[in-house]
Amino acid sequence: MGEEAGSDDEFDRLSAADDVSSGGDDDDGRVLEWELGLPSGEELTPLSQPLVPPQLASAFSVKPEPARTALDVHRASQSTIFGLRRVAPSSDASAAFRSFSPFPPAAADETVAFEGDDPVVAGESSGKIPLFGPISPCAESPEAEPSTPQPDDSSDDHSARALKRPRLVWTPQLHKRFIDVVTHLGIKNAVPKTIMQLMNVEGLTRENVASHLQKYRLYLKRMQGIPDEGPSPSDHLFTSTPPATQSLHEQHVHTPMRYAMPAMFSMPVFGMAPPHGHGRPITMVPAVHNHGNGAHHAFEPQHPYGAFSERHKDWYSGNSFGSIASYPHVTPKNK
DNA sequence: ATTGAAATAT
DNA sequence: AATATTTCAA
Repeated sequence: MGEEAGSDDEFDRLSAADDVSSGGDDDDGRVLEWELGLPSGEELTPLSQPLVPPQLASAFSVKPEPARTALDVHRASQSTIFGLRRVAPSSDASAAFRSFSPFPPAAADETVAFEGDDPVVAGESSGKIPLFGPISPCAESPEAEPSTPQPDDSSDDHSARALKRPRLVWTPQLHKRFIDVVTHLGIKNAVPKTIMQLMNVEGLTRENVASHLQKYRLYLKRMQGIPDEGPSPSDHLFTSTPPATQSLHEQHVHTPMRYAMPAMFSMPVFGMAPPHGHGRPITMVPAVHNHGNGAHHAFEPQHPYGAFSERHKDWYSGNSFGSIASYPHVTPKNK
């Protein structure tokens, strides 16, 4: 139907100058009273600095955090702010649901990626607040990306509520989560809205889930139709993930409030491991997909030990629980 | 208001 | 061609 007016990403241009410290306080609507006892910008360690000193990190064989540019920080903070704004009152039932969610929103190394240059990767922020943060192609990337990728797109307003979401990329991690939830619910109760809620992925819409669910059902159907037929090569995502079995669960729809769940716990729901399940740590590396008119960043799983297939992106599921960080967006219609 | 499936779009 | 989004009838 509609045609894009031509402007592609009105999404991510941002003000060139922004510092957390003194100047950056435009129309953010800050409440000065709230800032009384707080440390000033100079007193805080810059977000763009890694929390873990490189040396310490290497001592433990931990991959040093990706360096973050001021741009990244800017986005992250914006995200946070947006998030905080729209999650204001919660007398809603979904709030209760959320705390009951078997899939805590913590932040680990799962990823939600969006097409375009705003793929989001989880930082190792210890808390549960998912934010952070576009990894910008810095560090070792051959191309040093200046802090303003998009040339112009001057048609920018912070007020733009009707921004269209970047195309969601179903990474193995995301899909894993999806499967986990669907499995947990049982095919019967697995409907988009519920799935979405249980997945507890910020920025994920019901539509996203519905779409994926549709595809997944198609896949299941096709599979039971010809069980022996090797799954189509295009089924990478699905094949690496055990199909949801008819696990019927009497959902305890009780007062969830009591469980202030710790970090993690095991959920005795799925016993199966992926076919060739290696539990190797997956590190996300920005890959650039080129498609004629534009370069797209996405995150692909990669072995720390080296890439193994260059032509075929082989997806496999991560098997660690953690959570997903994503790009929080203004959800246009919400009532 | 949601769901599920088909039509589009990228 | 594959996969995600949008539309639309139920």
